[in-house]
Amino acid sequence: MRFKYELKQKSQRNMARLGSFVYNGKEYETPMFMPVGTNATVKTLAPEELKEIGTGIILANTYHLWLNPGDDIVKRAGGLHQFMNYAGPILTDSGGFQVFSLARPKDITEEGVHFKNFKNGDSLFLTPEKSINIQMNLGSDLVMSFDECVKWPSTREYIEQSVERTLRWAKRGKDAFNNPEQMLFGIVQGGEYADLRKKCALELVKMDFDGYAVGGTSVGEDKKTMYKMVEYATTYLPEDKIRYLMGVGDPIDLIENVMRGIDIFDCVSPTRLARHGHAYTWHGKINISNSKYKDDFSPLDSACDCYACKHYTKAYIKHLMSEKETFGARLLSIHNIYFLTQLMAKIRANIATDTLEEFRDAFIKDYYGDGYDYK
RNA sequence: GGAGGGGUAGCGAAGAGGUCAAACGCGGCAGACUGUAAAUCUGUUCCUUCGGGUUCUAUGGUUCAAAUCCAUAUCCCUCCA
Repeated sequence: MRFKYELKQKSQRNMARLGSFVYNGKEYETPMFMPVGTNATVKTLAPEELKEIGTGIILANTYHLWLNPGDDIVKRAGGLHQFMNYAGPILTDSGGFQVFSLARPKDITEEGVHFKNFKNGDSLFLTPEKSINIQMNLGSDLVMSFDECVKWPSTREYIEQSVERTLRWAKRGKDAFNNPEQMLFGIVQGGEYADLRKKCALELVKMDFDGYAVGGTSVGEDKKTMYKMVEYATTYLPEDKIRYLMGVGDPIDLIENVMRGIDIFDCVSPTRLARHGHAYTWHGKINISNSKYKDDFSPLDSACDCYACKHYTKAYIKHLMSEKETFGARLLSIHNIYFLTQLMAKIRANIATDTLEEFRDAFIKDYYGDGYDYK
């Protein structure tokens, strides 16, 4: 294993935790936000820019890299780190989310999942073993079990049998996994059902994974339901293992789920929103394309000291986005990832003083204004 | 000077008597986006006190009815001299 998670401090008031790990001689602290780089690149950003922003782990995707350029190519390149020139830790998703986003119910079988390559119509078949093998070829540091991210809403009956299958898939993946340099994660599913989440978590813990993820959230359910789903799972996870909430990145969701025991998060939001012209600010999200910014010569957020805010104005970035200049998306990506990274730093500081609940209340007041219902 | 073709909403471009306030694309304005088929998708885009009112280069005409037909003017393009 290239790193080991260490639990440093626990809140006395909720499930929040401070932790850390050392990778490649550098210490990283959790809770942490992980930017997504599906195709072995965090869209529009160079690794040096991520380093300057201060991110830690980044994500890449098994499904996408399997198809292009092919995990054999990445392996021949010397692995994902070499291939994309990224020295920090890399987590690969298993393709489980593509079961949710790309496959139809009838494509999902006990053996694996059938996909159609939308680019050329090729029939594809991904199994738990194949997903693990691809991830071993990619050489990521954190490997995810192949799971089914269940659609919302689904019947309890469907979720029940899907959880059983995801557990069998987790076991099959674990049996196929044999690289001691990498960490293998089990993924807790179970929809909105407390007993299913509990059972799934406990069964995975029996299999003894290196880390645990909570999946199947942020698929359309409301926030309160999502928070419950997470708590149903984290309650039964071992304290000495790192916990990952998959696909969650709304600022308020980061805070709420840290309070429910999550250590690492990933989300496409900061980069996708950036490409669509949106910027997080401490006073809420803004759409820089709005015409009211055409002569606004202030930074995206006056309280931000990211590269974009230190050197560029809203008017300039609005102009870049209006003209579809890629530099605009890059500046917004830098800003948005920096914002979430700073948010996580504030979260960690408030865990240290055990004041996360007060921080959440203050954050919500500034970000959403009055009238946001969250309790 | 001769022969043709053409001027349609911010732009490009359909429409060739009524179902036309006028397809479609771009641009504009706004919205959505949570393990990225996502630099994508959705709505909207003459004016309006939401009853209606003004449009298809201009003017005049034909017709119950004209962006569509006729006449004149005007501007643009192509070819021939």
